[in-house]
Amino acid sequence: MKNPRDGQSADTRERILDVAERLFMEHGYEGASMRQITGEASVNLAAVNYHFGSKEALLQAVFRRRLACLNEERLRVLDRLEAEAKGRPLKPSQIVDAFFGTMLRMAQDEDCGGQIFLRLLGRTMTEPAEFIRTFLAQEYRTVLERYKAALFKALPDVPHAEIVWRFHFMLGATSYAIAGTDALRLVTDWEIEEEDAVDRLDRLLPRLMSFLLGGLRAPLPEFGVGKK
Amino acid sequence: MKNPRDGQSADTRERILDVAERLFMEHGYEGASMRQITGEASVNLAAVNYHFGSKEALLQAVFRRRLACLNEERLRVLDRLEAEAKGRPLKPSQIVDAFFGTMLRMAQDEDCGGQIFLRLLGRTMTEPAEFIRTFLAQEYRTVLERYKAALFKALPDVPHAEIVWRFHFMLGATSYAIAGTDALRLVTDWEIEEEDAVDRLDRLLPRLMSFLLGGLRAPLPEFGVGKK
DNA sequence: GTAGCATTCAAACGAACGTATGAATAGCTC
DNA sequence: GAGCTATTCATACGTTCGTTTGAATGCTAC
Repeated sequence: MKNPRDGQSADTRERILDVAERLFMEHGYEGASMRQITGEASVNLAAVNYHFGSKEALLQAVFRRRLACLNEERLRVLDRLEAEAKGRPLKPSQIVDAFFGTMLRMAQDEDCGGQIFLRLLGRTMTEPAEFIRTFLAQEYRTVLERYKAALFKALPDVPHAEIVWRFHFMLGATSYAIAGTDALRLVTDWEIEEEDAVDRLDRLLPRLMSFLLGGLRAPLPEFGVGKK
Repeated sequence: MKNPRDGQSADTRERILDVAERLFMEHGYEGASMRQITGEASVNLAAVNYHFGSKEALLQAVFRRRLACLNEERLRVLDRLEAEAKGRPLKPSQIVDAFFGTMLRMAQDEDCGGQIFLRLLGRTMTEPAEFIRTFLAQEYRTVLERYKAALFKALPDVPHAEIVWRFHFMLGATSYAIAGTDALRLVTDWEIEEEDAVDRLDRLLPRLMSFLLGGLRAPLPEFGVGKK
């Protein structure tokens, strides 16, 4: 086995990635220590540096493992939709579902990450560490360009700046929704407890889609003309 | 001067709070070190523990200083609106503006925090540290109860669970919008550069309000009946 | 069986962390 | 100006951090 990514080490690598994914989600990048990660993964402390090189590289590996899968699927779905449309603009609902729906449906597929990664993703987009944001921006670049273009085409009467802002709002609403079933406790305390966890995720998608589409298609804002 | 909060120490306290506010925003709670904070504030390392007791207490002091101001204003505005309505339900747009608009307008008032605190607030709601979320939930409890109740009354046909979810979505969209003029770079790269920073904040409120209201008033989701 | 390689392991490194201590300094009252 | 208190300061403490090292281990191939 010449390739270090094969063989018996695969167990170790995967176990580290799984635990790191969960602990980064629970405690953040700085809050999750190497000793905690290697401890819960039952591997030696030095294993991370051996297999990945550094803590930064570990985080990137955690993300790449899932994001590759997710963003390729997003591009495939958009390709297919645009092929079917034969040059005509897509419906906004199709685009929003292709982007956000694909992500939430991915959470049901344990091979592709599951809920843990989804919550990690939601949390991480606001992580303060510089290298994380740069890394994510880079990983997302292609997908975002394509989806932005699709939205521009689907909403020809809406200024591009407005679409970008609303895309941003949609990202925020979604990140929050998935990052914090915890943070939701801040706003609910009990209100939703009756639904079990499975139902909650099943129903999150339609709920979110309604909200996002309502926001995306809302009347354009009127900037106060008297100002400045 | 018997009270440690008066006298010449006020300078030190305030300087620490100002710097801590900014550094917590830039690097997060764990990422901002005491030495960095005291260094940039030009005070002794021990000053924080003398004036506040601990790093946790410092963070709470940073938030309390601004949140008190913000949430009291939110309650005042809601009180006034409800008094004027004389028992009739408020309009959703009034409630959303009273909650989110008050916050964004506060950012223009430098006495009450300014943009730095606003961005800190946006970032912090997803901070992983347990004590932070507990603290914030506690600080927000009263205000959220009041606003939820107002929304329930304003939208009598919408199930409470849906309103709570949409409140959550609105919080997420707003946090993102203000947390990251940085994170926006992830989605824009250049698209919005033509607007200077002042205009951007002026125009954020109408943009956000349109989006939030569109989402809040969107048609209710239909949960797939075939599912489970 | 031994050479070569990938992997694991225990142990240690230096740096940075939050916190604590006790002496020095400044401002006020009497 | 003596005495008191509030504040500042330099310094050190004990931990924990991410990373490194060099020896041990297991596997494969010849």
